Amino acid sequence: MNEDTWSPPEVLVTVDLVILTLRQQKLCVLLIERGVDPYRGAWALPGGFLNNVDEDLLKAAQRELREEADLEAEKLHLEQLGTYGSPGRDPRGRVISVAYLAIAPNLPEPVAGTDAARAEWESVEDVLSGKVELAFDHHLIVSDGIELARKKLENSTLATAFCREEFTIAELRQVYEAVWGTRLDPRNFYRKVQKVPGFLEPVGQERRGGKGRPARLFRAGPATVLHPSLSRPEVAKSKGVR
Amino acid sequence: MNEDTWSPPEVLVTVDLVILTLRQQKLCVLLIERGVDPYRGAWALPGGFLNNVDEDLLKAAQRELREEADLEAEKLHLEQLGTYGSPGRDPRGRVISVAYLAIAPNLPEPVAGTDAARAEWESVEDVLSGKVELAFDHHLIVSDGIELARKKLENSTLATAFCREEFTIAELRQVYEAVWGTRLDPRNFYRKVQKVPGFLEPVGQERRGGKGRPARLFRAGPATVLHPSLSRPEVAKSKGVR
DNA sequence: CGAATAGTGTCTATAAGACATTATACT
DNA sequence: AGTATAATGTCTTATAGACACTATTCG
Repeated sequence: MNEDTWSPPEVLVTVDLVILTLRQQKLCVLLIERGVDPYRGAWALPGGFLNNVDEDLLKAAQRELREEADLEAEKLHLEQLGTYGSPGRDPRGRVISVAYLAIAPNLPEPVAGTDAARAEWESVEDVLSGKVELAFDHHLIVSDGIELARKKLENSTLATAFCREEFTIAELRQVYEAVWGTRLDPRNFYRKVQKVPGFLEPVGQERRGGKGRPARLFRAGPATVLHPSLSRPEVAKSKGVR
Repeated sequence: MNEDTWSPPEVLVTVDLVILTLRQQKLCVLLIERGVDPYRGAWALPGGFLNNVDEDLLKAAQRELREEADLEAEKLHLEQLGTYGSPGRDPRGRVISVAYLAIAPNLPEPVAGTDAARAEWESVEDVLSGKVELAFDHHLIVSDGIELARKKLENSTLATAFCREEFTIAELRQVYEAVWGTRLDPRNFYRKVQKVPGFLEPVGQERRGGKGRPARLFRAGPATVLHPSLSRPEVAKSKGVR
């Protein structure tokens, strides 16, 4: 490789977000309808180019989160998911996408972003099954993001990021059930999460107004890794995420 | 954002490799001595810029593996580790590095690469402790790579990638001990790995010439995930990797 | 009261870890 | 024989999962 005559190729960099939340106990991902070419009118992940040459990747992800989903990045779990750089993935040229995974508590309504034509929470089931088609290689990115979320639920406290500040153990269990697509025994789950040090902190109050006995409220504890970890039940027995 | 007046910044992309192997039962990482500025003369990870605008990221990683380490990419475990893009990480300008983790069986000698001044297997211990300093943010990349390798040893068959095609269970155990920096009970380990479906396939032969009873030979089975997974002993009791 | 949900207790199967014991090579 | 390493067996304890049972609310 001759350094005098050769110079490295310049590429464009986008940051794309897989933003997951729970709505009516179903796992959903935020999609926007593209307002510009390419793929105008198609559904895609929120995201966009780096703003300028000095913008940090994570900062760019936080900015997109704010601009396209109206979410405050500081409160959210946000972590890098992977980088997608096949030569043909974007018709505009060589565009490499750094994907981030974000987890949000149940949000009221489809947030209208500033850039996108429309924004909508789409059921993950419909995206994975291909019922909803996505632009670029975003289907792959969503799949990878969900797989990462499932893994992280096993051995990190990520699940609490789906909950509001105070939550009941039943709500936490519904997070696991929705993301994993399984049913969990409420009683065993109850004891299991309680005995993980630093996972949950009792808040000393109860949530009334439901149908049965009031449930104790908890908030997220200081731990970030789960020890012991929660084991996901055997998959593919009866139901997957569908 | 006005599409007429604004255009996204162009950046340079490098692919860097964290190549791990075992030498004398110690976990080692391949480093090269940089022959050009910046950081001329410093130790760094093998890697380099994309060759041209149409080169796939994984292909670029495989090419670097061949050029700088003289390793055949096809036989090796190679997976994306993360992308590092802080604005100040490279004095040449905005350079984003996509890092890959590669695992190689015990290799005879420091492989002299074609591009680098020198190439050397360096003990991971010395790199993590800071005894050996690395260019750019490569210390961070190595740390992340080792952490990923440790995690993957728990629930994937990655450990066999450190071994030659045929290996004994004692050799496999030494992989775990070196990467995790722990001691494992040989007898319990023996039974545990045997009962994981698809992990090991008996080859029907034995390796003689050692000191004690000949050990049966195995090769890697078809499984990629470990079920049940191997649990890493409590860390920080007596020894870490140091 | 009855229905519904929260929380506790208990039993069983399985897995993890400590460690004794047997097997088979080499010198 | 003596030593070293491989492979197997056994026991104890911890954990996972099934599920009976009690507790507390609402209508």
